[in-house]
Amino acid sequence: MLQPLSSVCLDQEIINLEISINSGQMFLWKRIDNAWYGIYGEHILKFSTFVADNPKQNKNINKNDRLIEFYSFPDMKGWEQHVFRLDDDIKYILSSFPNDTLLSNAIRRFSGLRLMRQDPYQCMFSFVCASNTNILMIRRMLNSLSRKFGRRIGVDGKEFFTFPTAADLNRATIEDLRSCGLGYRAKAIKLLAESIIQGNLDVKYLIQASYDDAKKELLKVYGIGNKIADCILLFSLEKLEAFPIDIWITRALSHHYSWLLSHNGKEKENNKSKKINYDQYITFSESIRKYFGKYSGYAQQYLFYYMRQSAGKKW
DNA sequence: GTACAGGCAGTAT
DNA sequence: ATACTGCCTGTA
Repeated sequence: MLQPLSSVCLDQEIINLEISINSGQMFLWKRIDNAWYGIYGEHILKFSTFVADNPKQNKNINKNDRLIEFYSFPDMKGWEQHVFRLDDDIKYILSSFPNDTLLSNAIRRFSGLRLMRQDPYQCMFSFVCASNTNILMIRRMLNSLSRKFGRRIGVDGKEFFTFPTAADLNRATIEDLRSCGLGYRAKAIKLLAESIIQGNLDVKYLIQASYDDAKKELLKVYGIGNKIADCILLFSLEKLEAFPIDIWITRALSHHYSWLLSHNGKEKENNKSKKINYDQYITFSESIRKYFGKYSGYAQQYLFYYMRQSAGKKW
């Protein structure tokens, strides 16, 4: 039996690290034995737990009085603060949401779920791969890309590969990229790498820019549309108001929030997957962000995971 | 074999 | 402006 690593109390806040990793926002994390390993750009991140000698005196403790330890290779001191967003005031964020049955259920069910910060460039490449496919396929593509174009690092006697840089991917040919299972996305990856190398996507600017301004820049890139731009903005560019709308969120919206969407009253109550077009995306996005507020992205992450798991999805 | 899942870009209406 | 279709890889 594996020990649960799940809940950890950091700075008085309960964070469920495993739920956060498993909620569909992270692609390159895996559990080996009693530790979790993740790829963050050119770093390997790791955390694991062990029994505490003197539990009361250490704040990094989970429910079973186990200490949690964070590592990184090469060293990236304090990465857990950054990656698990310990600077977010989660109580305040949750209290900022409207009274909402579905969201309340999701938050209760997945208590401790957090957004996680991703490396911006890795995040861009990851979500360009995410276009029109599922999470297992995305993982497969990203693992292939890392294995083929990343740098090998040995940790704890295991082999890991860093995520390739824009320069690495820009050097690759479309055919090399295709061999990673990217299909027609290979062209988009190549053009994204080129954009980054040419300085058209400056992360510093995108982070300090407004949601609208940053999104405008992302949408100029071939292969980045509304949904993928919103994922990148939310997961790596500090735009917590971004609310990515994929097929799962569309279902949640049409079932539970039709009153927010159908100002013209002609939306169908169709159970089946119905893709939305550009204008619908903009309309949905604006009204839902008005409803959930400046931390809509947190609401999205809870709803997304809740919808997926209600449907019995295992990724 | 056939149907289907998934977001974006390009073309047709 | 709005609707439709092709793109890939994989599973059921």
